[in-house]
Amino acid sequence: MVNGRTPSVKDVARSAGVSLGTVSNVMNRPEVVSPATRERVERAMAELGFVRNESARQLRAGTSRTLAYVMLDGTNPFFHDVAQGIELAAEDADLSLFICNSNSRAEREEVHVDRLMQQRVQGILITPVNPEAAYLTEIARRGIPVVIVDRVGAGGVFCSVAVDDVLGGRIAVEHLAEQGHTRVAVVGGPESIGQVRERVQGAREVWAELGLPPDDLIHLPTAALTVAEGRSAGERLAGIPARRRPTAAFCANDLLALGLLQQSIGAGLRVPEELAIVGFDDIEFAAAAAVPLTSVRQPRQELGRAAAQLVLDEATNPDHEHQQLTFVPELVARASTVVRPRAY
Amino acid sequence: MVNGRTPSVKDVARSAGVSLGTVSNVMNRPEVVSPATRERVERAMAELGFVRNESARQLRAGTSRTLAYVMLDGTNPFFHDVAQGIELAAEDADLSLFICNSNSRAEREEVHVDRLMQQRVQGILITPVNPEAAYLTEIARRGIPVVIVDRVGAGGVFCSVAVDDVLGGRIAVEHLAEQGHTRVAVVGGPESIGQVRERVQGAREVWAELGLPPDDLIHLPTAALTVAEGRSAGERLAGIPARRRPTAAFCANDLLALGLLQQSIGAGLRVPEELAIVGFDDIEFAAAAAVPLTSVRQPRQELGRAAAQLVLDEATNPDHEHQQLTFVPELVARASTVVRPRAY
DNA sequence: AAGGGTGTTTGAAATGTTTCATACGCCGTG
DNA sequence: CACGGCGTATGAAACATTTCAAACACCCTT
Repeated sequence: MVNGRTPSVKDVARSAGVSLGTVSNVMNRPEVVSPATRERVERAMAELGFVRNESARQLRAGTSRTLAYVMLDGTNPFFHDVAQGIELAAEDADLSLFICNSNSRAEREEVHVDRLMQQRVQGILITPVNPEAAYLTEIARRGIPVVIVDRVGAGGVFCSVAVDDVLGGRIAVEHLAEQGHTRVAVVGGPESIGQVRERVQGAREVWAELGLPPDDLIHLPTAALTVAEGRSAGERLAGIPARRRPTAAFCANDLLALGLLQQSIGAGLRVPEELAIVGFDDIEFAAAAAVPLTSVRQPRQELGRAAAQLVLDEATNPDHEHQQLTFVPELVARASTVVRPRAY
Repeated sequence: MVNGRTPSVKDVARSAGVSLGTVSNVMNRPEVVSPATRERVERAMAELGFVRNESARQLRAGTSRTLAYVMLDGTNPFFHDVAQGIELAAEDADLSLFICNSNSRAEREEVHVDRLMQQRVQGILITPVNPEAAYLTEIARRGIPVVIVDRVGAGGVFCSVAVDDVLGGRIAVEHLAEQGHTRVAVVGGPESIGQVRERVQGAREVWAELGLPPDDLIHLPTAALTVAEGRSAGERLAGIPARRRPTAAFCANDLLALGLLQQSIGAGLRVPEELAIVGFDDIEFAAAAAVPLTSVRQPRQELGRAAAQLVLDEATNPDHEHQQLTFVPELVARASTVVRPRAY
């Protein structure tokens, strides 16, 4: 420590009796400096407690060492799993990951993105409130690598990584139909969330294809994708007269499904005998529920990892081409829909 | 955009026909510049798509606009709730929050902290693998504000914010004893985790004070604080001969408790009649379980918020004094221990 | 008309790195 | 002994901001 101020390369240089440039070389190209001086410089660094100033490095070098992920909803473990996948890829590339959370608020999201731009992050991964937002395409057009996660980006100005949500909705409802259900609730909302729209759409499509009457696929809208809303949907479900009441429910995500499950069991319903439940995402807590939850699995970590690789490619590869990666969701059948499930 | 390069203040100045300093003033002290020129400069900025370079700002101003939180275990929602609390406080102070995750690995933690030092973050909030780690006190001694979250820091070189874990263990087991249980399992491990040690210690203390035989408080060690380990503990519990088997379990955190709950219900046990369960942390999923979980609540967001305030005080207030804040945990009784719970 | 404010703008220095052309020292070769 | 060549070390420029003393312009007093 030099009189309170944190020491700079200059201090190190003086203390080691070499020039600025040499200190820099020790850090960035150790092979060009002789072992003896390197030794000396390293000792000086340790003695002074030198810590390289990343701002100065970045300013001069023009390149930052961070990636950023702006997630949509911090209360949903799904996004943390995605983040974990990104983190792993970032670690491999020796980059730091900056994680932000918009909490589904568009203005908060924009504040975060704005700051990330100021930091000159290498690339931005984002699960946006609205993937069509003009400011996003604007940023991408300026050459900042942007990858949309869990939605497909508009207009081909950025890469995106997502799961086929329509297909997800299809296999969920197909599974329920296979189990013999002919009155099914679809729980999810608000419609403003693209994922919800598509999952519901998939459900409707396959329902029609199976030749089942549209009125027997009952949409229970929710105000958000939360456990509490799942419970509330459960109450509404219980209010439906028995002969019209669905025998199964497809929830737009696992949080809803867990809420519905809790409410139903609390009300004395047997799951799956009296009410079968399918969730979406396959978060860890889905498998951990008292009645393990059947769910449409998204490859959460893989999603993140792939997104990170795309953003890195865009940042480093001069002839990068934008691509929209689509993963195929997979039904994981557990006790909430089948009495003796195949998978656990 | 100026020939590919992202525009700088210099470009804005030229385009608006003013000097560098004026552009800077528009950004940092708009009140000193006349409305007319401000207008002109702002228009130029918008036209060129100017984005302030945070590295340069920070380098010159010497002060960064970010806080960082290094969390211990990204798979545990508890830490995300803490992070959320920090984020709120950071937002109020107009700072960004950098979130890292050590995943309980000491070397990963150190890599993260090292980078944060290089970034010259205003302060570091951390739930460390080992709060006694020498490198942490080293950093604190250099004057970087460090706050230990969810543990009490060693040696008074930093602030810390935590819940009284011993007390938490006490009220959990006291509650079970009140319900008439005289054989209780304590589920948790590894011992290397300080929180676990103290919670178990609290359980033992109160057990002894109640005059119950030590052998009837049965410690089931686990390798980690996860749902899977909770399940495995459940299997071991089931293996205990009926006349020796505990009628209640206190788990060192909610993930364990959820795993135990799942395993027990799956094995046909009635909860709480045949096995009562208490968790710790009171994460959202505890209340959302099929049998809502009794848990020792930590004020998660409050913990984060308080920690952020301490770090900010240390960063800005010249006569800051280190303090160890201790919050009092609170038992939230739900259906997993009482047939008709008071709280939901 | 000179002087003194006041309000606005300017220009240069400073921040801590990296980079790169240049200089240096030394050895072996011709 | 001079010279090219090689391995190291150097010093200055550059990066994009902020800051601050100084300059400037203008108006109001006296």
